[in-house]
Amino acid sequence: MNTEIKTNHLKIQNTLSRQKEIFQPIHSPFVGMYVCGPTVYGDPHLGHARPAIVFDIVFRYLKFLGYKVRYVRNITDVGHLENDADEGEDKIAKKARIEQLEPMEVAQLYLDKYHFAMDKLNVLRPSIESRASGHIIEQIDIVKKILDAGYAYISNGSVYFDVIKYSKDYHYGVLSGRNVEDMLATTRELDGQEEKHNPADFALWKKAAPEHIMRWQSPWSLGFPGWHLECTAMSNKYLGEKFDIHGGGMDLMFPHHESEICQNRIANNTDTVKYWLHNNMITIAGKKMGKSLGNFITLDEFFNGISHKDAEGKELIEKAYSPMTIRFFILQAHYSSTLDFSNEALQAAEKGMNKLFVAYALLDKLKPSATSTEDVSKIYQNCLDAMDDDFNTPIVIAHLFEASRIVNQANDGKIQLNEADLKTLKDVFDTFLFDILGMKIEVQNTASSNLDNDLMNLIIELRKQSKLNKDYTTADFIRDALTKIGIQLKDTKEGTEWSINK
RNA sequence: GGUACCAUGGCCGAGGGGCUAGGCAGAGGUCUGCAAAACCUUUUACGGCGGUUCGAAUCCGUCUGGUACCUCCA
Repeated sequence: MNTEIKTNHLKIQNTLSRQKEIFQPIHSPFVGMYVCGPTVYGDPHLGHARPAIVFDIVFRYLKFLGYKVRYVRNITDVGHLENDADEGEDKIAKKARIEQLEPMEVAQLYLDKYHFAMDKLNVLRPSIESRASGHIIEQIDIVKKILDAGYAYISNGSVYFDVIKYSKDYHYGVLSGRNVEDMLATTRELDGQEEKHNPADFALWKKAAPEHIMRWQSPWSLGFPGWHLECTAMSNKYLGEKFDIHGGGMDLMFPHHESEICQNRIANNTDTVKYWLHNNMITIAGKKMGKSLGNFITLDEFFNGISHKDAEGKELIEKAYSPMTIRFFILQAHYSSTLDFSNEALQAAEKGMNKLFVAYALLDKLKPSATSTEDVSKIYQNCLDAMDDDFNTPIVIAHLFEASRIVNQANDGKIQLNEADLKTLKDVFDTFLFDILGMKIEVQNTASSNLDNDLMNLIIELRKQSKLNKDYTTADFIRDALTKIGIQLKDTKEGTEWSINK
């Protein structure tokens, strides 16, 4: 393979080593990346947007660098249980009974909603989007492998991973820093654990209770796969026994990813994942936004500006926020930091984003100077360096603001940019803002139809006549009236511009 | 209680031993009939207490506060 890779300086924070490591794919130029996707049993909310967007950036940047990336993201449509359900009821099954739908119908409904929201957020579809329900056979195969290796046991039709045995032979807790002794000392008494030899063990296969309607035949019982197995089965199937990146939310580190490491180690007899990446949570008033806390805001609520009220009867969101505002807001924080939601922060993001878009649009209108007073080439390199430093999108955005300031200064005649500079600046925006950060201009500043344009030109012409006659009362009346219906006028040297405010 | 991590100016957020982060908001100015936009200037900072160091927001200790996870929520 002689594909050219544009950098060898990409560093990524590996949760496994808790350090930034130079990214070196196992089989360059190919990169395998697996990311934990959504459980499709509820409306997609802001918490879903973060990992999707974060790993969309990783996907886009690796491709930009010249890697051939296979990005696999799962859809969990089986086997996960309600937190507060007394009898360990399958999440999908529970919802199905409530709504009188087939489980797969529920999964399909929310999967479609998820896709719709992600498309709006300009999140690229993964190379493979694998569904847990479509990989039951693969999951059963892994259970067999682990049983054969002696690291699992059958108990009353269910199969459990033997964590105690594993911890004697391997380092249990490499990812999360936990050790088995502490866990045994502090474990809580939970129902349904009598089948386990040890509370630290986790299920590989679970026999279905009578009311459990999602079930499959297996050598052990009519049941469903354990909760950490699907990711192991599907990542192994599509990316192999060793692959480069496994991503997901920080909340998945333990036990989900820790269990995956155990399963992989025994099933493949190797350390399957080279780099573990974890995105941090979106918080609201300092608390994780999640379904279990009931403090989540769905993406549709953001897009439409209609939110449910919180416990004090206060609206959670003040206005509609466009998908790109949400995306920009998320990218203004590094993926490894918590990001606190507030209306003020979102509105700040919206204004900043529009500023970049306006500067980009201005680029096409600038006339190149014969000479240049600026060194714009370093901006491109600065953006590249920021991305190479563990996908530091806030720094990239800071550099883009610098680029927009230069564009505006040139527009004001304060500095000179030659043709090459303009091309470089356009390239900076095209490459980083649009290709890598995945932003897109969503609001048309000009009219969609000729009629709108013609009417606006007529109104602007009338106002111009008023101004020439020094009839500012009429001129201001026209401008104010247009403002009221959401149209903003700007008097510039070249004439009056108009745009539609959201 | 255990494990992992966090604490930066009015708000959101980078950075991480000496070098302006950035955005939003505020103040002043340039331009304009007035606005808007843009540009220029500008105020507010690294939770408390110790320590290491010529020098700490950055390293170490400790205290306080907060978050996530602790195995059938992904």
